[in-house]
Order: sequence, then C-alpha cells, then structure tokens
Amino acid sequence: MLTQRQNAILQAIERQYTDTGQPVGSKVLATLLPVKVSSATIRNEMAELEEQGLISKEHSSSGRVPSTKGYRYYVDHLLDQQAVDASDVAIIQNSFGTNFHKIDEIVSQSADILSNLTSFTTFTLKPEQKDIRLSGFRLVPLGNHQVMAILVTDSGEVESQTFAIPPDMNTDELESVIRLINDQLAGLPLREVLQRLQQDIPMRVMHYMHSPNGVLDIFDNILSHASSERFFVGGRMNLLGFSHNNDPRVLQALYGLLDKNENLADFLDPQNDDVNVLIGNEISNKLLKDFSLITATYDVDQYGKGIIAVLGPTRMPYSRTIGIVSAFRQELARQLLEYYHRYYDQ
Amino acid sequence: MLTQRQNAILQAIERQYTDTGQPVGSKVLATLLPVKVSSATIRNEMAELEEQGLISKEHSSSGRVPSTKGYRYYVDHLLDQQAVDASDVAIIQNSFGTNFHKIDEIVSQSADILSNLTSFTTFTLKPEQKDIRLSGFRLVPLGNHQVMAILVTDSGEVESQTFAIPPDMNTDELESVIRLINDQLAGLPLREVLQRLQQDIPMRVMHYMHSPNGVLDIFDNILSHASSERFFVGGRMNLLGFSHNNDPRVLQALYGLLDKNENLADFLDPQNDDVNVLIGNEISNKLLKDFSLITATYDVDQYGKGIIAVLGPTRMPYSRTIGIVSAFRQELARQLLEYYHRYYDQ
DNA sequence: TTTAGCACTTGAGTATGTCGAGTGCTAAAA
DNA sequence: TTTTAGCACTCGACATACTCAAGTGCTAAA
Repeated sequence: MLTQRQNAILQAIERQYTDTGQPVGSKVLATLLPVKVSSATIRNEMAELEEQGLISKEHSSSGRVPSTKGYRYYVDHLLDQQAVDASDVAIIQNSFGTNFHKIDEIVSQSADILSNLTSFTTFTLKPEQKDIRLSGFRLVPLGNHQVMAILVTDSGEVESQTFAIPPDMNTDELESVIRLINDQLAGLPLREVLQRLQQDIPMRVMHYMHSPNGVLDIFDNILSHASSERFFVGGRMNLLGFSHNNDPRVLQALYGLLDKNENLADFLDPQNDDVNVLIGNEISNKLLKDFSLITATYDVDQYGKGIIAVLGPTRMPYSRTIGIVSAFRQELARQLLEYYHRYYDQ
Repeated sequence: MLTQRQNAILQAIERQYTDTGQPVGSKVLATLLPVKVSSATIRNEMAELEEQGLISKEHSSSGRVPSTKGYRYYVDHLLDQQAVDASDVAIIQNSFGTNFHKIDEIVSQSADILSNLTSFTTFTLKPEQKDIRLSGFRLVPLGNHQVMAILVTDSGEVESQTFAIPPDMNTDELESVIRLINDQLAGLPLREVLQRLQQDIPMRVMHYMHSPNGVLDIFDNILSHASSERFFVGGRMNLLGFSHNNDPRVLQALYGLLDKNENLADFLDPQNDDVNVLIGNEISNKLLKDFSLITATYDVDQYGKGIIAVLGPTRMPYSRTIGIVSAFRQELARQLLEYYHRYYDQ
C-alpha cells in the first residue's frame, strides 16, 4: 500500500503527463504538489514508486511516465469517481434529437455524440434481448420484376432487401414459399432459423420451385444481417489523431479491426455492469496494446442491455472520459426507454 | 515538339521514378536508354526538358522528377494506349460473382474489385438515367406499431425505411395520406417530388392528420437518400499507404472529403466519354493536388451512364492503371446490360 | 553534335561538443 | 528518522563541422 504522499505524487504524474505528453521530472512535481517538499524528497519517493512498477523512465535520466500498472492503480484508487463535468452532462442531454423513428438511429447517433465529446473512437451496440425470435418474413412486390423481402423479429427489429425475380419464377411460387417458411420458422429463435434455412427447409421448398437456392440465399442474407448488424462505430478517423504510430500498415490493420464486427464483440464484452476500464496490454488484442478501452453496459429494463465503449490512447483523461461514459449510459438508457414507452406501451 | 531522344528520356524518367520513387540522375538514365549516349549528353537534353517545364529538380544538384506538365505530356503522347495486361483483364472478368439481385451490389462490388486491382482508392457511381420519375410510395405495416415506407422509381431503384407510428395516429390516416401522395406525385421527376413534398403537399395532408410533419419528414428522408446514394467508395484505407503526407489533420480532411458525396461528384464528372486523366493541380480541389484521378464513364445503353474513378498518387503507373480502368468500364457495362436483360426484357 | 573532364552544389550521414533537465547518492540539517 | 542541499553523472536535443556520393552546368576537345 502506498503512503498518502506517494498517492499524491502518482496522481500528479498522471495528470501532468496526460496534459503535456512529456515525462514528468522531480522539480516540476515539487511545484505541483499541495504539500511543499523538495525535489530531492520527491526523487526518493519516485524511486520507490518505480520499484513497485507504477512508473517508469524512458531513459536513465528522463522524467517518469505512468506504467500500465500505474494507470491501473490510478484508475482503481485515485479517481474522484463522482466528478462528472456538469457541462458535459448538459451536452449529452441536449444532444439527442427528438424525432427518432428507429432504434438504430438513436444508437448510431450515440456513437457520434460520444466521439465528438471525447474526440476518441467509440462503439455502440444495440440492446440485445437474449432470445430474439423470428416474427415473420414479408414479401412486397414492387413492380418491375422486383420484390422486397422483409424480416421482422419479435423485438421489433426490421431488416429488408430487394431482389429481382429470376425470369423462371412466378410470384405464386414465391408466395407459397414464403407461406411455407413462415409456417415453419415463425416464433423460433434466430439462431435456429438460420440452421433450418440451411438444412431441412431447402428440401421442402423443392416442392414449389426447381432451383430454390437463389431465393433461400436472400433470406439467409437478410437473416445474417439482422443478427450481425448490432454495431456502430463513431469517430473512426479520430484514431488518426491519437494513434502516435503513423505506420500505414498498422493503421490499416487497426481499421481492418473496426470493420470486422465479430472480433470487436470480444473486447467489448464488459466484465460487470459498471463502467469498465481496460488499459494497454490488458486488452486481449495485441494491436491495441497502446490503447485504453472504456466500456459500459446500459440497461433498458425488459428490452435488454446494450454496450457503449470508448477507445483512446493509454494516456487519456480517465476521469473525464469515465465521467462522460457513465453519464452517457444513463441518458441513452433513458432515451431508449422513452422510445419504447412511446411506441409500444400505449 | 520534342525530339525522339527527348521523348525517350522523358519516358525513362517517368518509368524509373514511378518504380523507385527516387529522382533520376543522368548516369542511371544513360544505362536505361536504348540508344547509347553519355551522361553528359543526357544532361544537356534534360536542361532542355527542364526549360520546357516538363521535369524539375528537388534541389540544385538532385536528379530530375516529372512535373505535372511532364506527366501530362507523358500521358498524352508517350503512353502505349493499347497495352492492357492480359492477366488484369482475366481477373476483372472473373471477379464478378453471378448471383446479383441488385444493381447496387454490382456497382459497389466494382469499387472493391477496382481498388484491389490497383491498390488505390476508387469510386463508382450507378448508371444515371437523366429523368428518373417517382413510380410510387408503398406502406407495409409490420406489426409492433411499425411501418415500412418504400419508394420505387421508374428506373427500378428502391429505397426504404422503417418508422414507428406515433401513438396519436391510426393506420387509416396513413393510408389516406399515402394515397394522396401517390395520386399527386407519381410519375413526376424526383426533383419535383422533393419540391412538392415541401411546398403544397403539407397543406393537403392537413386534411387527414393534425401534425403531418413527422410523417412527411420520413418521405423527405427516403427521397433524399434515393437521389444521393449513388456513390460507392472502394479501398478507402489504401489512401493511408500512398498519401505520403502523414499529418493526421490532412488525412482527416481527405477522409472527410470521401464522405461528402456532393463534393466528389464535381471532380468525377468526366469531360468526355473516354478515359480521362487529371493530374495534380489539374484537379479542382486543393486537397488533392498531390494526387491523380483517372475517371471513365461506362455506358449501359438506354439504362444510362455511370462513372468509375481511381484516385492515386501523382506518381502512379499510368499505363497499367489506365488499362485497368479501360477494361473495367467495358466489363462493368457488360455485366449491367446482362443484368438488365436478364430481369427486365424477357 | 557528342563527349570527357572538372569545379561546384546539395542532402545524407557521422562525429563532436554544449546545454539543460533529470537522476542517484551522500552527508548534513531538522 | 526524515528531509534537504549539493554534487557528479547520464542522456536527449540541438548545433556545428566535416565527409561522401550523387548529381549538375559548363567548357574545350573530339
């Protein structure tokens, strides 16, 4: 355990370093601390902190910089948890428009608001109900040989796609197929629907059309969209600003990561229902070893839980960012609840 | 006009410089030229070329680099126009899948193929018929208080959006509004539809519902999507590789440009129906002064003309890139014609 | 008209020195 | 026992000076 003074020193180093980006030396530190001690004393204390692995030097006579362990200690013990900037809260509350017609809009706009506020890169996931079921497929003929296929889930998610009807197929056949599919699959969990679509459904559809693959592909496609498109990324390009590493290959790899939703889901999954902070190599992906990730769930009661996350440099203003995330999760939950109530529970 | 030998020298400089990225000196050039002359002679010739503004030095004793004017001359006079790499052509022809159900798919996939092939950033625009008219809006109730609004144009374009029905509105009202809108607007050019939706239609709708704005917003929204979403960008991140300038602010500005479709349309508009090359500051936007842009139209007969474009560094393998673009425009036109024939002219 | 030769220019790289910020350690002061 | 002043030391940043190689322009001879 650290002494009071060591805490103060570590905290001052963290603050100063995130402000300036420069390693912090004993002399500057002496002017910063509330208790007046000489630089020599501070040097002794810093030697102790370094021994514990909380701070480190870039070279033998440079100032000190917080290590991953130091940031961790800072976040765990030295943060004023409750200090959320009032103006940030105001911005958050005013930033949501009022005319939402879709959950996607709210959640995707959230990613943008959050990235504007933090100037980092952000992620938002829609609230997920554990057990979404297929409510049904619809087919809407549009004329011009085109048809729109629409998938609706019992949670109100909608996914659609248009396709052209192959010449060797008539609408009656299609209608029959849709009826068959709905009969067989409505009410089932999406996962199971996907399985069935690939396994026994093709056999049955054979009765109605000779080459069902094209059409079934469409449903397959819509379905996988519906189950994968839960992700929104905000402030993609902010990454350029804080990714110190300007090697184009690294940047391309990073952006590749952002576009592969599956991989991201792993990092973001929060350990608990509070605001989580992952620092540097605590993140499982090696590409992100110089970043910190702040994640939080937001809880929309019976409508499920979603995730918001901020990806920034290890050297980030943790206090402010955590404050923003914390305020944001609440406001987002409030917005969504309001939305659901407005439209569903009348 | 240049002499035969000066042409050869300019060509050699261009080739060598795009290969190595280094300024080319007289000695190296002497080994490269087919006709054997001494480096001194080449120096004399280069002095002449420099006087004409075709090449330039980075400093008083460096090798020469083609200037914008030099590239222009090279592209206009020294290119083997017909040299399209056979293997590139094969790749292009095999790269299109067969199961397209939407024009958007073909055109957006085109941007990706083209960027893979060139490793630059690419743009594709859908074929545009001059005078697209509104065929009609559809409303599909989805249950769960949700409705999907679908716009169909006479060119077969489809745009859709779901929205939740406000509590104070019943479906009958909606149906009436849709009937009104369709009666009034079907058959009109999209531009005019947009105008009417903002001007006299709101008045008429007032008869059926007290607060029409929310609903009309939706149609407005769908409509502007339909008329703006003609753009696809491929290989966005390739920009990182060849944008020598690693200043994050410049990069952010560039990517900002890619996301604002309107601005892009101006650059891309080709002067004529052939393959066009714009070099460096020939491009109107100053951000792109170190880039070259190769654009071409593709012609799908009565279904309109589209545009494909490649954005790369000024120092680019013009011959190969132009060849690829040229082959690609033909193949893309072929694919789209085939698509249209398959589905429309039965 | 071409070429060889030469003086000149320049950027890149390397060695050298100075300066300032920072450190660890020690011995004296508190 | 804790704190502090002092001092020798280290290292990066910066500047200067020098060399080297690549390249140039120009001139005079081939």
